[in-house]
Amino acid sequence: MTEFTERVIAIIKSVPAGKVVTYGQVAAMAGSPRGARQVVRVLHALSMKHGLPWHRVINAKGEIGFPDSESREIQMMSLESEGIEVRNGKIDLAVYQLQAENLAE
DNA sequence: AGCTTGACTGTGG
DNA sequence: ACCACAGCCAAGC
Repeated sequence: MTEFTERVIAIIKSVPAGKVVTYGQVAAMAGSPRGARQVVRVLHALSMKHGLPWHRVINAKGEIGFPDSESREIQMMSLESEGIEVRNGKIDLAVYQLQAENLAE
């Protein structure tokens, strides 16, 4: 378990309902501005084990970046239930993206 | 130790 | 807005 991974877990857990973060954003806060892919790995590998709110983590385009139709529907539904407006699978980052200053460092 | 892969990102056409 | 290309980093073989 790398320090990066632990940081990612802590950050994801600190994301409040009604807000989302991008992979790159989490990576940057975890100490690796270019480590978005590692965030991805941590997410799908440890989300269940740690009970992380993976549905609040999306890509820089404001979309659910994955092809699995079933899971993405679940994610979209979870987001909407938290008050996040999802239109055509896309989220308004300008409104719903969590600001770094509000997260643990 | 080397190569491949991926729920990514930014830049450019 | 969409597609192609190139960087990046850790895990899996």
